[in-house]
Formats: sequence, structure tokens, C-alpha cells
Amino acid sequence: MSRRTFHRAPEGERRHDLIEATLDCIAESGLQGATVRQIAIRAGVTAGLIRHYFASKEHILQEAYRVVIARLTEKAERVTGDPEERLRSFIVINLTEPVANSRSLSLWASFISRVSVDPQLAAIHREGYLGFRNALESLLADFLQAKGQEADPARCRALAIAINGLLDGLWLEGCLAGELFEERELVSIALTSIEALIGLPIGAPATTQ
Amino acid sequence: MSRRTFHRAPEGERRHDLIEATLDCIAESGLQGATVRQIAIRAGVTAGLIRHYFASKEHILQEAYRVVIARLTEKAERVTGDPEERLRSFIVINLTEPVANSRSLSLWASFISRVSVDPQLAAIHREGYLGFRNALESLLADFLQAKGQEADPARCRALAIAINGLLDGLWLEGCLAGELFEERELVSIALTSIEALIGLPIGAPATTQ
DNA sequence: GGCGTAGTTGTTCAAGCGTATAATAACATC
DNA sequence: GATGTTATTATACGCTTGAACAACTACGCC
Repeated sequence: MSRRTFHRAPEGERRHDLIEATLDCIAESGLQGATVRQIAIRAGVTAGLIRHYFASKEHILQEAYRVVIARLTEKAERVTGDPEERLRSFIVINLTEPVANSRSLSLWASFISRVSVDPQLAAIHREGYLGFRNALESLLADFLQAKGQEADPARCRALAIAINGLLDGLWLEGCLAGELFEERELVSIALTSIEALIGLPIGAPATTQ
Repeated sequence: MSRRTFHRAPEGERRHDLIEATLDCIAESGLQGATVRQIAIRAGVTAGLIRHYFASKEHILQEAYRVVIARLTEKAERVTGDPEERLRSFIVINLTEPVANSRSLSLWASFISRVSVDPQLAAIHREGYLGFRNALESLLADFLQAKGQEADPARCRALAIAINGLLDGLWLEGCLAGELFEERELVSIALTSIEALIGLPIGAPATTQ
């Protein structure tokens, strides 16, 4: 009985592949679909190998959640340019591919549903979430200051909460109802709405139709 | 070996209890925690009984999802009063108990994560979601008309999308980060923001601090 | 007050789960 | 090319799962 041949992959690559396979399983069949056997099949290895890299199934799920959060937030947190440009980019990035698509939503919702139950996931969640909102709040402060407005802390906080909510909600709508909107439509609505909230133009160049 | 004694409940009551037990299981341990045995234990019956009322586990989960959606939307869809009062109530209801709490979010997210995978759940979702947004859109049209503004359909649609997004997002923030806000704070931010979006006061009576 | 019905129980079954561990083969090193 | 290390496979174990089904009993009915 010959064993199947295999390839010894470097640790980093193997871990990455396993996590990617995990995300595929979750996106396709939910957390319940992410069994060690299914993950292994997808990654093209046998089930036992997962325990060689992750102490338990819990651990690989936690790592996978970190990756999900990172992909949802990292692009928006690295915008460049002047304050106005950065704010605009932040908005657009969060409402277009690859951040906004149904797979992202499936993954996000799968983990969110367990955040209030699983303390480990809750910790990972809080970390990523605060980072995101702080990035937005400082973006707003910079923008207001650049426009010569006093950056009243209370107002900044309220604005950040509102805009964060608006972006979350529109992202949700776009991911869920995808085909009901053009990408441009949600971005356009977001820009117009946020201009109304702040009371200043964000100067979207020929984006608002 | 004597069997345990039992009570023959009327169908409606028994089905209700079983669904309630299902929701408890999901809220506490996610969809994975909703096994026929756990549901049965919570409902105080044996596992076999579930299959007497529901053709399969899938069916009881679908019924449970219908209940979740109904509880999230029914109160807001039944607001009364003049247009301004109805709009204000709609906003407040969606951001306070019992619609906004962490259990609601857990249940919602659990099902949402499978909507893009399970066609049956997707159908149930679309039904409830469109009802909610239509309710908001007609509320807006009434409000604008009552204020003497022309209810331009395109603007109504964009406004409904934006406000729906804002409410969803703030609901999410409130449910997830609950302790970071006072209930009043999110409601207050929502009212102020929506006034800015519409460009009209909603006349919140002494609610905005 | 006995009977029939069907709501409910208890048990069983195959499948699939996470985990543990021994055997094996790929690769680095010399 | 032999050797040592360890990534990887293969197999096994104990447990839980959704489902099926026969036996039992509560309760409406006449």
C-alpha cells in the first residue's frame, strides 16, 4: 500500500494555505462547514496536518478571523494624500471591491455571530474595530482642521460614530443586496450623505453623477 | 422502567416553545449549538419530538429565522401618528430595546452568514428586508410631502438607502459595543444625522441634548 | 369508563466530528 | 549517498450528530 506523495512546504506558506482553505470553507458553508477534514481536503493535505500547525480547531479559527479583519480594514487605514483626499479614499475603499463583496460579508457575519459568545474572538474583534474607528476619527479631525474648522472633540466623536455607522450600513446593504445597486451608486450616496453630515464638500471629482 | 410523565401541549404552543428554545441555543452557542438534542433539552422534551413538528432540522431553523426578522421589523413597521411623529418613532424603535441588543445581533448575524449560501434563507431574508425598506421609503415620502417638499422619487430612493444604512450601522454599533454608548447617545446621533441628511428638523422633543 | 388517536418517549444507527499517535517519506546537511 | 530530522500521512478512538422507529401514554370523545 503506497502512501501518497507529498510536498514539504515552508511553515509560513503552509499556515497561509490552511487559513485560506478555512476561509473558503466558512464562506461556502458557514462555520459549521469548516471541519478539520473539509479544511484539509481544500488545502490538499490530510486532517492530521492541521494539528501540527494549530494547537486546536479553535486556534485556526482565531487566526482566520484575524485575517478577515485585516482584509476589511488594512486598505482603508493606509490611505495617502492630503486630508480631503484621504477621507474620500477611505469612503470609496470601504464600499468597493475587494472590501465590499458577498464573500467578505459571509465571513464577517460568521465570526460576528460568535463574538458575543467567545471571549477570544471578542478580543480579536475589539482590537480591529477600535483601530478602524480611530483611523476614521483622526481622518476627520485632520479634514476639519484643514478646512479651518475647529475640531471640537465632542463633535468629532459624534461625526465619527455617525459616519462609521453609515459606512457599515451601506457596506452591509451593498454586500447583501449587491445586484440592486451599482457600485457607483452606493459610493455616490455615501459621499453626498457624508458631505451633508459634515456640512462641507469632500470634492469628489466627477464621481457624483 | 417507568417512562417520564409528560404533558400534551397544543400544537401552536409547542411549536412556539421549540422555536424559542432554538433561538436560545443559537444566541448562546451559535448555529452549531442548535442541535436537535440541545433544543430538546431546552424545551424540556426529547429529541424525537422535534421531528414530529418539523420535517427536518432545516425547517425549524427557517421558522426560527422568520421569527427573528419579524421581531426586528414588526415594531418599526407599525408606527402611528402624523408623518413626523412616525419617522421619529421609526428611528427610536430601531435603536433601543428590544430591537437593539446583543442577543438580537447574535441571532441576526448567525442567519445572515448563511443567507448567501442557503437559498431558502435568502428568500426569507429578501422578503423581510424589502418590507422594511419600503416602509422607510414611504415614511420618508409622507414626511417630505407633509413638509411641503416635492417627493422626488430619485431623491426619496437615495435618502431611504442612506438612512437605512445609517440605522443599520448604528444598530450594529450599539449591539456590538453596547456599553460604549448610552442608548440616548446613539438615538441622538441618529436624529441629528438624519436631520442633516434630509435638511429638515424632525422635531425631536427634548431628546437631542 | 373504555377506546382510539396521536403526541411523546426512549433507543438505535450510520455518518461525521475533533483529537491522538505511530509509521513513513521528503528534505537539509554533511 | 548515507543520516537525522520532522513535515506529513494513515489509522484509530471516543463522542456527538441528524435521523428513524417502535413502544408507550395522555387526553378527547362517545
